[in-house]
Amino acid sequence: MDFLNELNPNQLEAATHVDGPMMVIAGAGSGKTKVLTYRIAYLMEKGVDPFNILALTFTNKAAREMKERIANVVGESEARNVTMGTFHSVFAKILRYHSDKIGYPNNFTIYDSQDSRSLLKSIIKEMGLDDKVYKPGLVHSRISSAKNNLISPQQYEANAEIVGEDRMSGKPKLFIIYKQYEARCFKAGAMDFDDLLFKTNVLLRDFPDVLNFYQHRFRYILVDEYQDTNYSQYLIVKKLAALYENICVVGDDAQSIYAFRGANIENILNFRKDYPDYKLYKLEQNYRSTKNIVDAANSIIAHNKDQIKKKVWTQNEDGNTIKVLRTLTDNEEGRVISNAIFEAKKAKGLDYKDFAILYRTNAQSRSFEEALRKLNLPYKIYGGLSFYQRKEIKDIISYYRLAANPKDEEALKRVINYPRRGIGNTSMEEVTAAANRYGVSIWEVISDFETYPVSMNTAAKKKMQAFATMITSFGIKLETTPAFDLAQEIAQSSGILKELYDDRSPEGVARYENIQELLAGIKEFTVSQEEGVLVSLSDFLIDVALLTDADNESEEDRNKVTLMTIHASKGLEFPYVYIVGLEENLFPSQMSLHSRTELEEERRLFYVALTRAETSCTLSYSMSRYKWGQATTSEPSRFIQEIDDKFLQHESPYASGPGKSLNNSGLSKRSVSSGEASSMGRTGKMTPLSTATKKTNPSSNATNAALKVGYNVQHERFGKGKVVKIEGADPDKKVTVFFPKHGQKVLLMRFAKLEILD
DNA sequence: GGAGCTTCAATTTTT
DNA sequence: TTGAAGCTCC
Repeated sequence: MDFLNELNPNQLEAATHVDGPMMVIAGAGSGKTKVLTYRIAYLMEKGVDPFNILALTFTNKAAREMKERIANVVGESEARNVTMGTFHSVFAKILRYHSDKIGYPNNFTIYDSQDSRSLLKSIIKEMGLDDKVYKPGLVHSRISSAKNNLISPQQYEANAEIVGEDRMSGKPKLFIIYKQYEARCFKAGAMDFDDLLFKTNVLLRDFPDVLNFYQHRFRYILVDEYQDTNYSQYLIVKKLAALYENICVVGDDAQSIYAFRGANIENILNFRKDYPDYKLYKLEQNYRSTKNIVDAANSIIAHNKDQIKKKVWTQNEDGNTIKVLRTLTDNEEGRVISNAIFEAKKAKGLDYKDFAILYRTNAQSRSFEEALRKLNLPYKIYGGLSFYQRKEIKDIISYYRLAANPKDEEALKRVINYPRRGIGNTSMEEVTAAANRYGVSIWEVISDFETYPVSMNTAAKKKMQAFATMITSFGIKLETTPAFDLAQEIAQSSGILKELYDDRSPEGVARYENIQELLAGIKEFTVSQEEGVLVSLSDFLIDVALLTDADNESEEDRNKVTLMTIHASKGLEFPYVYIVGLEENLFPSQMSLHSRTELEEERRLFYVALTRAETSCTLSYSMSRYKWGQATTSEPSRFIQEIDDKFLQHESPYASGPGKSLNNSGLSKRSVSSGEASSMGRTGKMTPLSTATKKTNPSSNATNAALKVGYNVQHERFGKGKVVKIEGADPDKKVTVFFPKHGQKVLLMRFAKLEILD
């Protein structure tokens, strides 16, 4: 077992623990995945049947990578028998197998968030409620958190506290929506993401023989990223492990970033209560990052109250200090960071893939994309609209879903009139109402107007029947035709392929190509499965619902600059990391400022971001940023000043001369010193007012210092005006100007592009 | 029933 | 700024 030589003593101890409960608290970059994979390999070398091992990961990607690594140690054929995947994908498959027990068809559909929201929208509309009050997104997250805490619609309704909260927030009918939603999903033979866990709990609770079977089957259980599990997941694991208690959980409380989605750090803390004789292993040596980065990260996380104390350390070299860049606008931020990447790549001979730009929200990617494109730096954006969420892909997959499960209401609504078949809203409202009246799915109505009469003109009925006939014909072929052949046939005879082919616009061509790519993907999927077995389209559907973009990485994407949200970056590492948009109300997010726990989650998120970096980390913030099309001013994130200053080096790329750096005192007062205006004043290098102010640069306002009451000024938008008043200290210095055409305005000196006319 | 126009709202993170 | 939803006109 040579592979064990690669482990340090702590890692070795953890990896060779065989029986009994164990927990590994693993600091960032401490070789957690290595321990997990080697422990699995070790178990197998010790004679444990891979069929008896269940390893649950947070993403498909993590599962796939771990599987590869295990295969490298014990060989492909052994490795493939380990059950490894995300909670959602592993239990979706188990649920399919036992679906009849809980009243679902075995071809049940998995609704993604879009489907859930669309269904909720219909329900809210049908109930005659105001969707401004009952926002589908918010309603969904409320229902989702109920499900993650295993609260059924009945329990929800009976829970005075919960119903009280809804009443207080002006949504007293929420429990009815939940009930309806549940009923509609059931009628459609559909489960949403949360159901996959909820129903697994139901299955294991109500069918002791099933529970017993899986308890024996999964004699060894490993859970990665345990800090991100929710109550529902926790209970599944607990039940499955109850017999043998060979349970191994790995996590890091400092990297818990999914509490907003129901993840429960308590699961880590409660582990010792559930398994009093558990063994605890701590991995604290970081192998990933320089000393500076590790220590800076430590200094950040120290600000959190809720944490398990540990001391992450490293033997790596000190490395460079962390650069903090201040820019004037978000576009400049994009340019400066892209330039920095360009230069570093050239100077150090690095690959594109060595760089990552991490941000809080997907919307921030824009300015970086533009700048990278201008420099011809290839990049890849993760997240955002994934391939599988694109309209044309969802459309065609809706046909596949209908072939497998025609009761799938969301798929039906999506494509019954796409391509156009003359089935409009009026007819759809008619059949939806009828379906609700008869208590069946829309499909049952349109495929059997005899049993479910609807008052509708015959033409409309005919069109619907024709659609139903087509779907039925697809369904018949489902289990007899190979996935790829049927997929192609459906693409053709549904008319989608033609529809897209006829659209010769660039977007249309791209959509057509996306469909081709999907078909190629299905082909590939068919090939990757075992030989001699017919791979049906429904097999593909099981996988596709739970796939994300990250699972779809193509070869040519390998060597590109990475752009992603910090959430998406968890578990990854890059030599050069740029964490951007470090501004109050953005990171930490505005939504998180109301409570300590939420703010601490943001801080953990920042911790995760920092610890992605191996050799170099750069932070940046901008003084103004476009938010819904409007420039807004912003101030630097509190997180910057929370880092011990000895690890930082401040820079403002646009300023010239020695006085450029943003000094610490300025920062710790949490205000931006208006850099250039004062420094220029001090050095006496004041440029002529008129030329300085004509620059497009909004705060190259060397003029500000010279501005006095009574001066005539020119404003870009308001035209000529006279200064009435000047107030406040430099960063927030305000100037009141009377404009004959627009009246009196109070302007922030930093951003008002005032030109002095006197 | 459908296309095209105007208006209006919304921006956190994702299996 | 973008996208969806509603409205008008054909």
